[in-house]
Amino acid sequence: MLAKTVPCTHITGLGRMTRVSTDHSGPQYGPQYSGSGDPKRSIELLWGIQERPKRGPKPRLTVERIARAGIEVADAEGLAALSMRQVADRVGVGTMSLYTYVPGKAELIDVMLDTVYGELVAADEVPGGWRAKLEHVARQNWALFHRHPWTLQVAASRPALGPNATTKYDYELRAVEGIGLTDLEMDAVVSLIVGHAEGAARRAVDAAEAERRTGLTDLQWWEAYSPLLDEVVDANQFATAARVGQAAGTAYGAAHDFEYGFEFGLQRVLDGIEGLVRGRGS
Amino acid sequence: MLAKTVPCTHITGLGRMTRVSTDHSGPQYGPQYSGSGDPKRSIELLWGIQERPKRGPKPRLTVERIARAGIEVADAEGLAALSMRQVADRVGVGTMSLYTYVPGKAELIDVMLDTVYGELVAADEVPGGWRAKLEHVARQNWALFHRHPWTLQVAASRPALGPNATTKYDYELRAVEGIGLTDLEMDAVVSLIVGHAEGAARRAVDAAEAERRTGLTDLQWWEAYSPLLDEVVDANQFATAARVGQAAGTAYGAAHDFEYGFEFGLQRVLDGIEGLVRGRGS
DNA sequence: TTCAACTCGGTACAGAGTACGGATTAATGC
DNA sequence: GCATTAATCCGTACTCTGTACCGAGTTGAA
Repeated sequence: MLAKTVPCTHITGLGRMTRVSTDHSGPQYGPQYSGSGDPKRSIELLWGIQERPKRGPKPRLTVERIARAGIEVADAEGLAALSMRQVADRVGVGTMSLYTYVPGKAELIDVMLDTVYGELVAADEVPGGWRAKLEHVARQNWALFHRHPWTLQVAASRPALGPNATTKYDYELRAVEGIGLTDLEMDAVVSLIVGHAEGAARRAVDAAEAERRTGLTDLQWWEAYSPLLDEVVDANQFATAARVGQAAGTAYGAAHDFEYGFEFGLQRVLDGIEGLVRGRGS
Repeated sequence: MLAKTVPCTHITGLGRMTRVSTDHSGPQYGPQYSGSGDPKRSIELLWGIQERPKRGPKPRLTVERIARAGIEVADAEGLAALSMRQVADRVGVGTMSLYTYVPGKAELIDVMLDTVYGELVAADEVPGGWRAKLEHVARQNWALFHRHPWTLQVAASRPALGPNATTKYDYELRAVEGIGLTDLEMDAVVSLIVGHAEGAARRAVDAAEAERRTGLTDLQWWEAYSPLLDEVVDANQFATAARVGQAAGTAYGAAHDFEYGFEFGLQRVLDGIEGLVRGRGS
């Protein structure tokens, strides 16, 4: 019953999937939300239930293939460029044909998300104690966010709990199993670690995206921007910001070194957790 | 020269602001980016340079008024609902008139951002040491993100460094001034604290937004969702996730208690920083 | 053979950002 | 006083979005 790999391998034939509750009827601008549609449909999609229907022509596509096309588009051009038309073009089909397989764009993104979670192979036992395991979790997430930056733009509350998302959560929790924390603390610790990776990756990815968009590196941008700022601002007013900003700029050769920020923060967070664990352990 | 309060009080008359480099010519779907346009124009906008032109009819609006209208819309209905048409309606003017004051939507959002930063009054000296000050910084940001959830959706790399953003950064850095950290570490520490507040707030705000959108609380949603999941998933496969998820659910009466997560993480992060500071101080 | 179920996809619609250009208004130069 | 010039204001139009709707083609079962 449980597909540990990529879901939706053989989900087709859901018929014309009409929405049950269209509470936001217009087109969906702005950020993409997760888990908007009918829960039952979403679960069937993610977990690959729903057998092939008997009648009708054989489907040319699968949900998985559509999701992979979507991931390719989003990886290459960002979530903003992910349109149903673009995905349809890529799989060589009319735009509206996608709606045979997927109720809408939101659900497609849900499937895309769970699919990329499938990349975290959960190299099951990382040697070492909880600290090494949590470090591994953090770096895994950091890397995933870099491989698929668009995941940062998907609001992940009420996540579509597909097989891979569930596997991921379970795996992350097991890093802090049996070290004296309560269940609530375990959840909070994992949340803290993943949250740090997410935040740090968000900064890095935003910067890379800005560079792609403008053709200027952070440093180049700053060199163009800061003299203009100097004409306007009295640096003495912001002595600390000016000093620290300059120090960071010259040290990194850019406005920020995001990897340093990630690693620095990670060690501080782990240190903080260590204090808690020691208190429980003894 | 330096406006410490809300900028743009008297910026008008920038003429028809034609874009210099329209490298993304179409309409701007998806997430909103900060700092996209001409740096010079942006700085003038944010810092309130540019005197009233002599010729021509008296302007009926100010950039500040437009920005405040935009903030009202975004606060009430989210960044997705923030359209130029809506803002224009609210200030009682034709849509295209806004483009007399602001080069485009991206720059409007920049001004909106710096305006809300102006709410952080920087109650200058918080009693206590660096830890109390950093706690204050974290809670200030946490509260700001809750008052203006849309700020979380604005990619903030290459921030439009307006007067209030600069004041905020400077203030936050001064919390860890003179305690033995290098400039780089100061920046990293502030970044870590603000990043944690941002990440925690993001989860809370996403959940609130999901509730508004669907009319279901997290708990109600979970009660509808989880039995469907049970039909499909073998709980033994995900023993840890199932146990912890259930514990968190029953303890909070919801899938997560975000305030707890924020405070828990904040203390861990501060503990981690404390270790670093102690190492330097002695 | 008939028919119901299914896939495929063309057309249409509302709503987004904003380029363009015309109408109106006000201050300056003669 | 009058023409000139620089602003403000804004209606129209264009492209791109997600997707509702419906007709056409395809297949397995009765």
